[in-house]
Amino acid sequence: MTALARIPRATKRDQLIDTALRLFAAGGYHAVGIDTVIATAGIAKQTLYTHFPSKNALIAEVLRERDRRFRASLEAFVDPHEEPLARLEAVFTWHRQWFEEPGFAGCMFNNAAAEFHGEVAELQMLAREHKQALERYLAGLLAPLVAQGNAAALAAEFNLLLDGAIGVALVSGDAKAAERAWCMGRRLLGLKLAT
Amino acid sequence: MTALARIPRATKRDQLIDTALRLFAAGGYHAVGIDTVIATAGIAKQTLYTHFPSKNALIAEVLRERDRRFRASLEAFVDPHEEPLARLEAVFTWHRQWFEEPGFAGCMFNNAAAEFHGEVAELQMLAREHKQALERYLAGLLAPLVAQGNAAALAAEFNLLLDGAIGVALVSGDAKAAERAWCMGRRLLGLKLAT
DNA sequence: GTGATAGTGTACAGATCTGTCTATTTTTGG
DNA sequence: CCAAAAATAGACAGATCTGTACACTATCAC
Repeated sequence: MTALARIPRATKRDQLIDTALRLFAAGGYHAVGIDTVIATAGIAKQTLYTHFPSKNALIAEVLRERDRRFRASLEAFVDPHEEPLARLEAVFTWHRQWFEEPGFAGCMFNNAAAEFHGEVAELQMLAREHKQALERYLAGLLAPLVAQGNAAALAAEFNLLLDGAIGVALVSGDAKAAERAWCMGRRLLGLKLAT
Repeated sequence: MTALARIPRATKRDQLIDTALRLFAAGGYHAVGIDTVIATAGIAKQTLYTHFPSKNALIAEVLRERDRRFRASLEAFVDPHEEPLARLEAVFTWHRQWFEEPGFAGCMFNNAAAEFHGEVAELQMLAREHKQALERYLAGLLAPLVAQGNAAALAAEFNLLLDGAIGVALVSGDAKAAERAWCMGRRLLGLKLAT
């Protein structure tokens, strides 16, 4: 049976990204060193450097992977809902559950922006793209709820609400920030609907 | 004339805090080393370590100083306004101007929470206290605008709006996030007033 | 002036960091 | 089975980091 051998079983590269993602998410980018990553992953240092030219390149791949997982997880959580309003609410519920995870340490993109501001342009760009993608997704959820042409502006506002909730949840450790943000969003939405 | 000599002229301790504040704000806490701080301040390393037991202690003092300056600057900006609504709006205008400053690199407390999450409890606490103080200040500004008992809840929401604006401004480089947040806040306020 | 205090410069210890090099072993494709 | 590719362990270079030690000097109060 070559079947077991055939399945790449997760390449070393993917293992490294997965391990680094967890470590960077929990400990920050500067504070977690390459040695910690390879020791945790159980992979030789040279292997890391054959797959990634530098630590920053690894961080960039980690952020790309985080973006994929974030989208997949959020969309999988939203999709079962059919009602447009329920779908939008699910975004906030998803955030609430995220905030309640034991190792929650904020948004990896916000944190990267904080640590590498003006220093590593690529990471800054990845963070920006992540937020833009989220805003587009929000616009799609908002479209069936508001008048034509209002979705884009409201998506930017909802994006701001989510970023605010993340900040409050991180600094004050208050997972209810997600609910507060949804409460605000619903009222803003109601106002928009009434108009 | 001993007058010149009498004025401590800014103690070495204060010079160090001032220099470290600017450097940490722009470059982050891990990325900026002690050597950079003393070289920029033009002060011997031993002097730093006679005033502060460790780098983290220096960071803590920097955050305390940042909190003082933040409050003083914000209150000085708000105070000339008399109308309650204008006073509240001034908070957002102040943030907009902050976002537009050349070296804007986010909120030092949010950034500290991101870099030292779960690692240095004192810094986490300072960040939390800073946000709590801001929320109390917002509650004071909101009190004359809303029904008794609503100010506290709305202050938490406005605090979330400001955090959201900071996040958006940092990641997306969009200083207009402050205006967007105010636009949202005003609508939430209007809704509250109407009720 | 004089003694106490504060600051300076520099070297250094010890740790840690990124990234490289090399020799060896494991895995894999054909 | 065998050659090519991938991964390994570990030493190492060179930089940087925090924090300490020490001898020297300026400043200040009296």
